[in-house]
Amino acid sequence: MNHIYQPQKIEKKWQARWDESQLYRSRVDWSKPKHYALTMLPYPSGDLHIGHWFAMTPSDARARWMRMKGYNVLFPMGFDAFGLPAEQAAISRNIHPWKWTFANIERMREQLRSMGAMFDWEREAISCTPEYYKWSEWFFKRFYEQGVAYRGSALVNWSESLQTVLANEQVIDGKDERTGQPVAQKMMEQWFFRITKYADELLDFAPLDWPESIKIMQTNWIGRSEGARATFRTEIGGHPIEIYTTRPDTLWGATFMALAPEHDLVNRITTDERRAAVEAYVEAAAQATEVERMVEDREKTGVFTGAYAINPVNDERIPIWVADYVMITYGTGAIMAVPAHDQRDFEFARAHDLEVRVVIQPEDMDEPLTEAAMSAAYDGPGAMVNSDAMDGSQSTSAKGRKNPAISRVIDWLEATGKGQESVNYRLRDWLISRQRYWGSPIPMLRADGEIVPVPDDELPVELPEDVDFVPTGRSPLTYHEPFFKVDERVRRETDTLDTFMCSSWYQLRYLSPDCDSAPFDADEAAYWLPVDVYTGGAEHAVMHLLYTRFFTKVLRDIGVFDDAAEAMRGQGRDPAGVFDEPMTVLRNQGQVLGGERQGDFVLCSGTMAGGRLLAERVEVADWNQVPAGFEGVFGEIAHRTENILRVDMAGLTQLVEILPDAEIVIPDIPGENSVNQLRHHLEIQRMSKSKGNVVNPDELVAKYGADVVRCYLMFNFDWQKGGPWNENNIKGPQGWLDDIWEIATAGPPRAPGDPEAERDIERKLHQTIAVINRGLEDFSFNTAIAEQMKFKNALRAALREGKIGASAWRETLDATLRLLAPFAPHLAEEIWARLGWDYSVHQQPWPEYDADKAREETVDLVVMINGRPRATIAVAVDIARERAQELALASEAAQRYLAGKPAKRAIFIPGRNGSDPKVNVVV
RNA sequence: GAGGAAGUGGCGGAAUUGGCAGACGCGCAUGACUUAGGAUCAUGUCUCUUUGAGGUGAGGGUUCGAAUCCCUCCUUCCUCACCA
Repeated sequence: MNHIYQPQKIEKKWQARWDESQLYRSRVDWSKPKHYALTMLPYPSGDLHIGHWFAMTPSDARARWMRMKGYNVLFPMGFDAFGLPAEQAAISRNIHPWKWTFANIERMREQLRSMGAMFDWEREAISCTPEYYKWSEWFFKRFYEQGVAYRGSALVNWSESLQTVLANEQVIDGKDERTGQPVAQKMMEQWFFRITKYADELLDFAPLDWPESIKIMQTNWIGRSEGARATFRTEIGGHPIEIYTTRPDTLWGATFMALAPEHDLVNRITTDERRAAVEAYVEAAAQATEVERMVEDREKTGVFTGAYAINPVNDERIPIWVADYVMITYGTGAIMAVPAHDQRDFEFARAHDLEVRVVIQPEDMDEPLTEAAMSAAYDGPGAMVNSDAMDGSQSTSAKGRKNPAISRVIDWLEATGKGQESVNYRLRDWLISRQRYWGSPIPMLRADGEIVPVPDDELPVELPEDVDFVPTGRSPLTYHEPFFKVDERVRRETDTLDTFMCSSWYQLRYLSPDCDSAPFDADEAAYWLPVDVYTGGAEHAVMHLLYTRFFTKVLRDIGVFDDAAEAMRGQGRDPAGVFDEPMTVLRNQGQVLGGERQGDFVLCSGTMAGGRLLAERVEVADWNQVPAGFEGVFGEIAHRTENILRVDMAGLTQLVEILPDAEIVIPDIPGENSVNQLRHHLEIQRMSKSKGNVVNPDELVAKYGADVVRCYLMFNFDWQKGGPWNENNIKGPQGWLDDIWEIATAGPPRAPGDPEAERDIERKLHQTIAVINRGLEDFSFNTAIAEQMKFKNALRAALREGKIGASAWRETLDATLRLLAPFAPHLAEEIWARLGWDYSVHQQPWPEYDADKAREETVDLVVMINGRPRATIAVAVDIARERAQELALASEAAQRYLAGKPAKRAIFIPGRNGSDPKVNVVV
């Protein structure tokens, strides 16, 4: 028997044993309740990051717990393997994406295995294999047939640096979300998915237990707004200009119109004398990047087209301007401008000397509101004025039909045929084609200019391997003739699918990764779907998490789940609602941030000048090495820019300028040192290679063992929040597992055992079970482990006192190891085996919580005076209200406060869920 | 500008959701064992003017009772952003 816990000696062994014995194979078993636990699949970048461990190992612990509770658990793993980094590696390092990707997968599989997770590797799916992307292509075809996929022309995001278009969701602040390179707007013909058709259904989160923040983000992203459309006509030519507004009640206040620079009509309506100015403006707007156009507080610019429009509600003639604050991608790309009641229009009107006409008289104002009195638009409630027959209608702060004025105007617009009620969305259709090589081919052809799908029996269209990666920026498929030239008349689509399409259905492929007659096996789907718990990062809120919901709804509507629904009925299960959403419960983990770094402690000597020390000598030392009577500045370097240090001198910040020829002494680094070698305090921030604060999980596993790393990650953070890395804290979980090892390997105690102490341990055990159950249920892994540590402390103390006999020790250990198994699977298994118990601990049932065993016999009655605890009295658990009040009032503490006077009230708060009862005495 | 989340010891974080604030752990302190201690064990560790009193970013409010609910600020992080 080893008496020291050496995880490195046992972990590999058990991982191999679990594999061999197929411990984690999950098979359909209709006699057992199922649980599909899913954690977001990694991109095979080549190295598993500590963030992967943080996301996956707690998810694994929870899946293991569900399994021990009697569920048939599916917990699969795979790789989201298409994407740009592979292609970039191909260009810069001359390695084929296929080779690069699979080498990385090999490596990451090993790293994933080292976690000791219960992944069922037989179900692994890799999105870049033909077996997988055959079905991505197949889905694309079905979408095309159903009109969900279409080819269309639109203003799209073009990344010059990546030489491809990007979806709206992949553009942040006008920059590519991955590389931060600027993205330009460009009119292009591309493939789209009609996600907008599902906007309303995607807004319905009723069936989902998802974080509120994700639901809000998706809701905002979809951006549903209610209002009306109305058609204005140009004075000359009568060209219709359709506008969308959420404020039809202000239609009478429109004093001009504004078109987006990209609007079709700009060219046609501009008068000859305004043409030069308008063309110059449109040109300039096209040159400006999205970023420039979005700069906050930018002066509202625009030019007059020379043309006028007729307002349909009052036949008034108003000028038509072109302004880049109107976005072609939102609404109709044209607005009616109501400066009195819209801040942007107001600013524009003031900048270009246009009329501001009040049509809503503010509620709380007696005098009529006038243009001259306004310094900002008024968008509050009030009565409609200057609006003909609508005058007097009450406009509230409510939106859409809930606002009486809006509702009345919409009715009138519809009755008179001047406009109609309209709902608008911010959401755009999903642009899914990419001008890149390393993605799933789009199974389409162009025959004599006409678009036709590749026949099903020719799927998958395989990516050719013999392509040349030359840094032309263009996809190698575009100059690979055998690929794109099918014959003289027929050309193949060379764009590939957005990788988000591949990851929109991977949870289905896990069900049957080898199935070659369908994307997934209907019987498997009938049993396992939907995913019961999905874990991963919140950064996918409006991308993957929205796409996969959309994808699932389309599959349902086009009948892809019909066979699975039939199979469910065959088992007597109701398929209603089962295929509406991909994942029922979603929880996001936070992010592990880089650790805080302390700055060097320095002693700086020199001369003071202008409030700063001009240092001739800077020495890195220890705070206790400050010589008595030291004259200079000493403290931690809080910040450094070039040769200026900000030194934190016990809370006081001192500026130190290091003179060019100053002597710098760093004892740890021999030889001559430079200013740049001085370390300054580093703020907590994201881990990144450039900051040099990344944590390598492989090294941690080698040093502490996988179980310790797992437990550290679960114990030292609020999982849903994340936080800064601090390796010092790893000693906590390490010590806990050491102690468990010691208690277990010491062998049964020779003590006879004290029934009372043994009963107390049993009671604490059951209290612990309750807390662990709640912790795992709520993804509060830290409290679940804290409670186990507490229990271990109590058990160890009782053992040291010689109060636990052999059989109680054995029974307690049996339960302890089961409770430990989800968290530290290797250690629990090793001790279980050493005690000679049957393989495997992971196949044991979870200890059942017994409320009777957990119950205390006596509790502390807390005596509170005016809500403040002042004393406790030991009483029976089931103490009655009256008795508790009596005891409290009679207590020394209460008497002291009452000073002979009667108490005003004495409120009894019964002890619930293990908390002590209280009496609050009001004096 | 809009929306969201959060602010608790020296640190990571608890608090059964309105009922003993600071569980558990790190760190630190004192002691024991030791040639040694960055091992192990024991004890202690919110603050103060300590028979008591105060304390959860600041200020107000509701309540018998507030870290938790409401109002007004301040700070940090995230998301969206000229959205008509």
